[in-house]
Parts: sequence; structure tokens; C-alpha cells
Amino acid sequence: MSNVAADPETAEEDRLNRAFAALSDPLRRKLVARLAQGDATVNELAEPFSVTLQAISKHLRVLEDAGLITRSRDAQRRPCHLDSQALGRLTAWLEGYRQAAEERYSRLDALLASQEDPS
Amino acid sequence: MSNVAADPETAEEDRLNRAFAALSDPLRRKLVARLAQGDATVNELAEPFSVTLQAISKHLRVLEDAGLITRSRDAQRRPCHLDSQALGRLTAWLEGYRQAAEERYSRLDALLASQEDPS
DNA sequence: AACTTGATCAACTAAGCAGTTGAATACATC
DNA sequence: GATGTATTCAACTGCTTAGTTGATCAAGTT
Repeated sequence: MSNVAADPETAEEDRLNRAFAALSDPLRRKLVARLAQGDATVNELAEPFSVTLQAISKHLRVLEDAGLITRSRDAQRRPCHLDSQALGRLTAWLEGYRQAAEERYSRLDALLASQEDPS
Repeated sequence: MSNVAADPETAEEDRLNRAFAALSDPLRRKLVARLAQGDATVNELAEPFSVTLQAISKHLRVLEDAGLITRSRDAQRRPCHLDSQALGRLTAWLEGYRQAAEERYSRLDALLASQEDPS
């Protein structure tokens, strides 16, 4: 039942799986948005929403398992902290392919332009 | 049964839902990676994988519904094209919060440094 | 020790999704 | 018009997940 991949290559895959899946839920994205403003406890995070505290707790677990947040301890409280580096890894993945695609298109555009005007 | 949100605010939400969900699948990420190299047909995209063509077709539909790819027509073929702008919108979302978080931390670091060394 | 607050665990339900097989559609060629 | 090729549709199965309620644990308060 271990969800943790052994092989480091699939481990990175797994981390991307979880991170993107975590961000596919609008409530979890709102939690991320809130945490970007500063650390917060489960109760604080739950306050604006009309779902149960347990639901929020589960969402935070998903974010934690995805490596997007970390949690510490302050008496009974479990403050959540957004890991900006984790967000950075996602943008790095996206940007790699976006730039590759965009470069190709601009080369294609240049080719087409030279075809139209073969001075 | 319409999956398209009416209100423009939830429409953007919906687009993010679908885009992040689409990228949470490793096979779909591989399709994106392949398409970053250049447009391709369903058969070409399916070739490296051991799943059925129908499965690939479904994955492409998910990517299309998420706005990550567009599709044209060439006789029976349906070539797929990666929409780099869609990837850009995702990085924009991520970067907004990453930078906000990082800025806060650097301010906090500065504060702590000044506390340690109140010259 | 009893009580309150903060958070999680456990069990369940309803919904969604990745994959399959088999049938159907759309276009191109013979 | 029959055949082959590229792709999608339809129906089904197994697994995962968001949400709920009720119980439990952990730490501070009286």
C-alpha cells in the first residue's frame, strides 16, 4: 500500500502527479492563495468556507502529500506553510515545454515569412 | 449536462480545474512533452505507449477540454497542437502565489536578521 | 480530574475517471 | 461500391476521491 515510488525517476513523476492533482481542486487552490499571504492554522483556513473542518483537514493532507505545504506544531495548532520552491518546480516543468513549443512556432513563423518574401 | 460555466469568474476557475487535472496524469504529461516537439496525430502519439488507441483518444480529449491542445483536420487525421499560451496561463497562476510567498519570506528574513544584529 | 479547543481518524456514500472491448463514423483509394 | 485507415462512440469495470457524520486524540484551562 506504499504510495511512495522507490525509483527516483518515478518518484519525481509521482510528485508531479500529486502536485498537479492537488491544484486541480478550486478549494485547494484557494487554500494555496490564502497561504501565500502567510502561514495559518486549520481553523483559520476553514473559516471562509462552508464545508466541515474535516474536509479542510483532508485537503491540507493532500497538499502536504504533494509537497506543496509543510506543517509545524504550536500547542494544539498545526500551522500550514506554503512551500514556494514546490510551486517553482511546477513552473519549471511547464516553462520547459512552453518555451520549446514557442521556439518552434517562432522558427516556423520565420520560415513562412521567408517563403512569402523570398527576396 | 453542460460542463461550461456561465459566469466568467467560474469559467476561469473551471479552466484551471481542468488544466491542472489534465496534467496530473503522467501519460498526459508525456503527450504534452511529445507535442512540445511538434504537432502529431493520434496514431503517432499512441505509438510509444502500450495502451489502446481509444485510451489515447480519451486523454487527448481531456487535454483539449482543458484548452491545452487544439486539433485540426487533415483527411482522416486529427493532428494535435500544443497551446503554449495555455501553459503560460498556468505558470502565471503559480508564479503569482510563489512570488507573493517568497517576498514575504525574504521580508521576514530581513526582519530576523535585523533583530539578531540591531546595530 | 473535568472541560474546552484544535485537529485527526474511521466508516460510509455519491461521483468521477482510466482503462478495456466492440461497434460505428469519416475520409481515401481501388 | 467495396476496402482500408484514422479516429471516435458506447457500455462496462475497478479504483480513487470529495464530502459527510460520529468518535478519538492531544494540549491547554479551570
